Parts: sequence; structure tokens; C-alpha cells
Amino acid sequence: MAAKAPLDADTILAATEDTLRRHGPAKATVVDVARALGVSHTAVYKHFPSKTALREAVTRRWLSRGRDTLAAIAGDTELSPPRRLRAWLTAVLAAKKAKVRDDPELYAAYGMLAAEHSSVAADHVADLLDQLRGILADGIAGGAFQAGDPAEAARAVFDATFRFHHPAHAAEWQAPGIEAELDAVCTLLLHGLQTRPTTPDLRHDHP
Amino acid sequence: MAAKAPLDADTILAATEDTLRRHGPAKATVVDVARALGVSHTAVYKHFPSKTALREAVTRRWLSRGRDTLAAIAGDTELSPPRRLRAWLTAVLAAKKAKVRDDPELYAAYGMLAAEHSSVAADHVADLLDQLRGILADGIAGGAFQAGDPAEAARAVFDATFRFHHPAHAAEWQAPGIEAELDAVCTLLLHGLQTRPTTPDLRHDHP
DNA sequence: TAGGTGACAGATTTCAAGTTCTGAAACCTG
DNA sequence: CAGGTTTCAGAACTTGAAATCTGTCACCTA
Repeated sequence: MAAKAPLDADTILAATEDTLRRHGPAKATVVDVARALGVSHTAVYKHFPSKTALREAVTRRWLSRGRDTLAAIAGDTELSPPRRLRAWLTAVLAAKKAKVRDDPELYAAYGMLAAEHSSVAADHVADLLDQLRGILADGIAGGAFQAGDPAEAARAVFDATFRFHHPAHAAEWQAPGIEAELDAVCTLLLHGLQTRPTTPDLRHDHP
Repeated sequence: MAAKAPLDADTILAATEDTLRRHGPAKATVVDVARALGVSHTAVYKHFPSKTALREAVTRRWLSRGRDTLAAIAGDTELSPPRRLRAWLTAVLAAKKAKVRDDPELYAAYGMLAAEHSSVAADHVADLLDQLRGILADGIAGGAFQAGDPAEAARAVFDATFRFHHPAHAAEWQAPGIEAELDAVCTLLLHGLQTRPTTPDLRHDHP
């Protein structure tokens, strides 16, 4: 006969991911997960304190896959910071787009966590902001970008590209013109970050 | 006794707006509206072909109020185009913020129409884009901005400020730091639009 | 004692019924 | 005949009872 299953956290996560994919985040229950594993639902509560914790763990793991691709671009010093910034923003859109297309249920789960201000979303955003900050810091250090605080500039770039990474706009990412629109915004932002003498009219003080 | 009510479209719109405010877009029915007017619900169908048309008309009217304030800023040639652009974007946020705060139910109605791609939302966006295009065209004509097509540039600026005008982000507008964030994005965009010689690294072609 | 069980209380979801709503029709009335 | 009415069919919503789910507890057992 088959050896007894040890039932570790990873096995549970895999089964939960599967269940989530099959039933969607709204209908997937921990009883479903337990059934898939052939155990009673209390068994999974030995490993995860709550259904929410379980969903967060699955989503976190799912988000972390493919993070390397982005981090590689952010850290690729072969590319000049401006090129790197554009490549990174394009890659973020491509990655999100692929996730929505290939895994709509899991993306929906992420969207729900984001909407309810889960730490999963906050951490994911913090991670992205940090990669962005790295690129900008490189550009500032190398003289390509002019900006005071790299973290503040990262925030501004992140804000200006909301349409291309915020889950609320996921449906629009499948539209054909979306890459061109991101490209136009990128160009504008790169011009804005570029080093050059300031002109008085751009300052915020009113006459 | 009171004179008989003529029941024109405007009276119905006012009653609908009231009903919408009282019950919210999800629960307001045309029977409610008719009750408020003291007529049978079929009477309102003499003036509006469907409940959707009624909701759209109310929302359109509600959106049009305060449009003048924005148009005035967009057309204010006293202000240089860069200042005007910042003032306009700030005013859009302020106007939307006020609408959400003072009229959450009507804003929810607008949000629903936007989500289901009603022409009300499309027209509203087109109107804003046109005002934006006007400011940018002025700036390009006057030599302050460098951009090919003003309409394309308007689209890029609109996209880059999604966080500050798209209904999906309405909840975040009440957060305290939001004006500062818009300001940072404005500064970046104004720098990006500003006239200056191009540098090769900003172009899109890959090595 | 780490990892499992079944029984349970209270919250949530489902489902079928009854109700209300939308929109059309045929019909008044000044 | 513009502007109103009642009546009606089918869709959409509400409601309340039954089923299911979450999370706890006391209890096995290797």
C-alpha cells in the first residue's frame, strides 16, 4: 500500500492553489482543500491558523514566482538606468498580463486581498517600489536622472503607472493598445526624470 | 387645491436624483421615483425609454454641474500652460474628491456606469481629454511644451494620472497625502513635457 | 508531543418560495 | 394626441429555513 502522507505546509499550499484554481476564490472552502488531501478539515488548521492565513500564504507563494525575472531586470547594470526603467515597467505589465490570462482565479484572489488591504498586497507593492527605487538610485548616482529622493521618485513613477499595474485595471490589460500607451507614459516619465537645468515655470509656487 | 403637476423630464430627473441619493444606486427603483412624484411608474416611461436611460440622464446632469469650473481653468490664458496644467489636474482631483464626499450615492451610480462602459463615462472622459488637449496644444504652440500630437500627449498625461481621477481609486482620495502625491506626479510630467534637446538614451529602440 | 480525529456552536451560504420590479400593452381623458 | 392610467408577463430581487462552512475543543495515537 501507499506510504502515509506526511502532510506538510507545502502539500497543503499546493492543494489549496489547485482548489482555488478549480473553484475560484469566492467558492473555494477549506473543506474542499481537506477533501482533496483526503484528511479532515481540522488537519489543515494544525498548519494554518485561519482560512485567511492560508489564502495569503498561497497568494504570496504565487506572487513570488516570477519575481526573479523582474529583479534581474532591475539589477541588470549592463542596461543604462533609463533603458532599464523602461524595460522593467514593460516587464511588470507583461508579467501581470500573463498572470491574469493564465491564472484568472488566483489573480482574483490577489485582487481581493489587495482590496481588503492585506499585508500580502502591501508587501508586494513594497517589493516593486524597492526595485524601482534601485533603478532610480542608480540613475541618480550615474547622473542620468535628476531627482531628490530616489524613494520619492519611485513613488511618483509607481503612481504614474497605476493604470498598468493596479489590479483594478486588470481587465483593460488585454486591450490591444495597452503596450503603446505604457510606452507613451514611459517616454514622458523618462523625459521628466532626465537631467537638465530647471525652468522657473515648472515650480509649484503660484504667482 | 394645488395645480396639477405637468411632470416634465426635469421634474423626473430631480426626483430620481433625490431617490438615488436616499436609497443608493443599487436599491433605487423607478417605482420609488414614481411614488415620490405621486404618479404611476409607467408615467415616467413616457419620458424615458428605460431605467438605464433615466440613470444615465441623471448622472450626466450631475457630472455636468461644476464642469464650468474646470473648463474655466483649461481656458484661462492668463496662466502659462504649465501652470494651467498643474492647476487643472489639481482641480480635477479636488472636484472628484468633493463629489465623492458630498454625494457618495451619486458617485457610486457614476462608478457603476463607468464599470459597465456606459457612454456617460466615455463622454465624460472624452470631455476631460479634450480640455487637457487644449492646454497641451496651447503649450506646444507657445513653445513651452514639446510633444508631437497634443491628443496623444493628453492621453499619456491622462493615463499617468489615473490614480487621481479613476473611480476605482475613489476610496484613496480621502487619504491625507494624496495632494502631495499628485503634486509629485505633476512635477514629473511637467518636466517630461518641457521643451529641451533630446538625449539618445531616452528613445525606445533597443541596442 | 506533533499530527491527526469527530462533534459542535455560530456565521455564512444556498435554495425555493413569494414578492417586487421592469417594460409593454391596451386603454382612458382634457 | 400628449400624457396619463390599470393590467400583465417575465426577470430580478427578498426572505427565511436548511445546509454548509469556519474555527474550537476534547480526545486519540505513533
